[in-house]
Amino acid sequence: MDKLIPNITPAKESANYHHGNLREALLAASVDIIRKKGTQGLSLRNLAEVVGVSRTAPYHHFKDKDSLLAAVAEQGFLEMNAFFHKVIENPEIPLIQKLKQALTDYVQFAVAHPEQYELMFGRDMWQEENHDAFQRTAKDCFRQYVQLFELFKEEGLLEESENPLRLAQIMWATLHGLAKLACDGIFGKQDDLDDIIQYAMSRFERTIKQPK
Amino acid sequence: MDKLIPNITPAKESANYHHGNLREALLAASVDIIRKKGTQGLSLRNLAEVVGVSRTAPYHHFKDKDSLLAAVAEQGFLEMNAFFHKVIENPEIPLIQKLKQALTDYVQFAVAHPEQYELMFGRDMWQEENHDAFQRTAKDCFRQYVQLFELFKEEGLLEESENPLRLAQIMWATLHGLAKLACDGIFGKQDDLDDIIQYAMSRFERTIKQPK
DNA sequence: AGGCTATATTGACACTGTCAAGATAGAAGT
DNA sequence: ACTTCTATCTTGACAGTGTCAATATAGCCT
Repeated sequence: MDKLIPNITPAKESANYHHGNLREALLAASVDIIRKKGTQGLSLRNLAEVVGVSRTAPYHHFKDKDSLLAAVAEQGFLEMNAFFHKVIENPEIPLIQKLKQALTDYVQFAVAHPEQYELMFGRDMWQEENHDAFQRTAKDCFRQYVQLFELFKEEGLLEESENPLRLAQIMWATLHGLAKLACDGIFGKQDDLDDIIQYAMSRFERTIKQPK
Repeated sequence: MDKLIPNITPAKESANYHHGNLREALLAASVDIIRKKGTQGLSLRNLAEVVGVSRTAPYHHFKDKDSLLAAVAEQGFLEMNAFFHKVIENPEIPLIQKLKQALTDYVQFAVAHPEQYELMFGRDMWQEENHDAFQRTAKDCFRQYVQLFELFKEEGLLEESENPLRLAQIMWATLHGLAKLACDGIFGKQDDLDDIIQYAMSRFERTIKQPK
């Protein structure tokens, strides 16, 4: 079901002093734990125990806990990148449909993995200079998203005055706000959420010319 | 400058076995620390030391750390409530101006106190059943905000099909998204932020009838 | 004065992240 | 093949955390 959780067992069966692919095992287990018990619920010691390795072993693969969290967050953006790519490249469906699909997928991911989503957009990840690889793949993801709006522009579906980057940013902010409010449990009912997304989408459609 | 930080010193000078107003002192100091060093940077033990009291004294006023955090979050909503109220009650300015002011104040608060803002909308506060008082004042705040949009409806500035609650929710999500992205440092430049807010506001204005 | 109760204290425990020093094993160089 | 090197993993240790239990204090009610 989940390619994100590969073989946690060591590559070589017997000799397990050197684990073989500890880094990946740690990462996979971390994603798993965080999705289940939250960032707060992940402790390096417990993680080490789960993977079957000593307390300080992880430090040979991640500078500190923060670096591990950054790696987990990066995994999230890789997954996002994947489904954005899939939607954009699909030649079957019209542009407006692509956008709808992307937005839906986005919120769905956030609601499905609220803790990981929080990590991906948390201040800790973005203010430190350290998490370089993370920020790069995150920005890749955003670039793909912006591309959707540029396609609208290219196809002449936007008013002249409309700036595709700004439009993308606003839409993203709305999306992000909805996602956060939803998965933090601030919107009481799930029904409401769907309705609100519908509403947001129809508001967007008012700003584009009819494709026909 | 800040009514949120009243007299931290005990009410009675000499006898400091019973502090006198420890609860308020703890709360004020907590707000202070969190705004400076973040939620992560607040430890009950350090807090106790700062206030000049033993490690476990806070437990007589707050069930656990989470309850203390909820109280800090509640303080934030009280502050928000105050400036929403001030804007709404002001008879001098037209409705559209009120909304603009409210939105600006909102984002300004978030950017000025990102850590506290995060707390106010964090999952921990909203999913537990415990933080009852907090959720009440938070909802009061939201009700005031929604009221603004109902005023638009009453004054006939909205299209018939427009639902003021839904509109308020969407606008709030956008606002929340912007605020979070901004204070988590995901929007690179501050200039961009102002520009984006401007853009969002003009998009809203397109959806209301001309007042004149 | 006596006792009740809210408030504050010290002691203790299990848990955390992380550093330093040592052990191991597989690869590289001779 | 034997040495050496280096990446990897280990145990030991430390300071810091939230929180419980048992105890002390002091002000209020009777």
